[in-house]
Amino acid sequence: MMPRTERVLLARALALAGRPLGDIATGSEARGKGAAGALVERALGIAPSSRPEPDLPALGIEVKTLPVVGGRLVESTWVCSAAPAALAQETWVSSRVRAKLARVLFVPVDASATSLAERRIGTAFLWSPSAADEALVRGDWEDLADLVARGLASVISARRGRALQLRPKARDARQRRRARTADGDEYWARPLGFYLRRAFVQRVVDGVFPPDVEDQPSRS
Amino acid sequence: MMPRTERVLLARALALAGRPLGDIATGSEARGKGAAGALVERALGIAPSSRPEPDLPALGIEVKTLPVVGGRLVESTWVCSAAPAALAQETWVSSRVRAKLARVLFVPVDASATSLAERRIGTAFLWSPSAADEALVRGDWEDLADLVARGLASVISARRGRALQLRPKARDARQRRRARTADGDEYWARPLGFYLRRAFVQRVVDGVFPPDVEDQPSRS
DNA sequence: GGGGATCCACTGTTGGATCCAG
DNA sequence: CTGGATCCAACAGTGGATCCCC
Repeated sequence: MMPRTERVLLARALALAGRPLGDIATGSEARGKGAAGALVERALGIAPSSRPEPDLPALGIEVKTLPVVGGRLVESTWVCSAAPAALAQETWVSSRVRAKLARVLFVPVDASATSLAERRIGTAFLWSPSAADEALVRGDWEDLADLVARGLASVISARRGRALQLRPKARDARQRRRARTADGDEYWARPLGFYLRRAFVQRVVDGVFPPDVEDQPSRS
Repeated sequence: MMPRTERVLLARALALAGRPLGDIATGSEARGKGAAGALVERALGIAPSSRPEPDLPALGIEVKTLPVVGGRLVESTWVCSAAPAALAQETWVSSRVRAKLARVLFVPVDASATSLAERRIGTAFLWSPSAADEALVRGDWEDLADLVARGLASVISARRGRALQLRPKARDARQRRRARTADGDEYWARPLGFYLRRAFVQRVVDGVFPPDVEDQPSRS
């Protein structure tokens, strides 16, 4: 069931194009904010996992749904959690962010319908960061990971980072987790996660599906 | 609700003496092998937790129920899990085993009734290991922890250890967890846990409630 | 008797993301 | 617009121990 090659994965994803999410829903799994992603992954034959690896470990491919309306991305894109203990042991090369972004299957989903079941799956595409993309993300990651590992996450806001940002990722604003600084001091940290900025992913989408001039609202 | 002093904790536990477990059960929590322990902890005002700390972190006290029949302990006593990654970073002084055994509230429960609800709570007592007890447990722990940390857990059996032993602790015999040796090699380990041998805890009980001579079956 | 196998509840964390106030 | 807040499901791990066959 799990796709063994990139080609099979892409073929399956393209076969979903045009279908509403209601077509691939089977039971009660279709609730909550992550429902679209969960449905698409299951339709692709990817088993649910709670591991910090790409969805297809053997292929090194991560699957991400992208909510779009008329070609415009409407949200930033979740990457992975930013647990201080894990970050303290990572370098960019060994990082989960790099591993997850090395190869991504983006699956656009038309978010113009309010009902989840009516949202139509778009044309999926595979992506790997260009050298410039990677340098950009790497720069952000090294800055952010360093601050988190040093226990300075509380001074970070989502304004930091050009392509990659850190934002809260928790049940609510009161959540705290134990963490310790490089010096071994314990403190209570807010759970944070890495996200790709909307503008960054929008450029990726535009590179694959060049926007028509008429689609671009002009100022004149 | 959570007892703030040892005195309050012990008073609450002694107030339970003589009562059947059915008295302190409220709902559906009373199933499975750990039900007696869960019921007693809740009756003492201890919140359920999934953390590798003593039940009362502020007091450093661990609560353990002891199944007894006529003064004789019928089971070995669970201490804590023996995850290789955690053990590799522990010394005896920093170990979870030492932290949990430093001060224990033992709550005997008469296991002669087959029905959980009919089992009567006995007379609780606080215990800390004597110097000799601690030396014994420490010796076992250092031997076992060293083997586990080195990835040699598969050569250990429950025969090893005079007071403290390692036994499987999992849903079933097929369970495996990822672990890595000190050299960084990954392998699949069986989940193991630390237990106190029945004979060791029996001596502790006998020190508090000296057995009558008639209670001791003799060979003659 | 005891070593090995197993049972149940709960929590913490991660993964999947979108919601919404200012 | 977007930074901060939040929603849901799944799973691994821990804690609570007892069961059972050799």
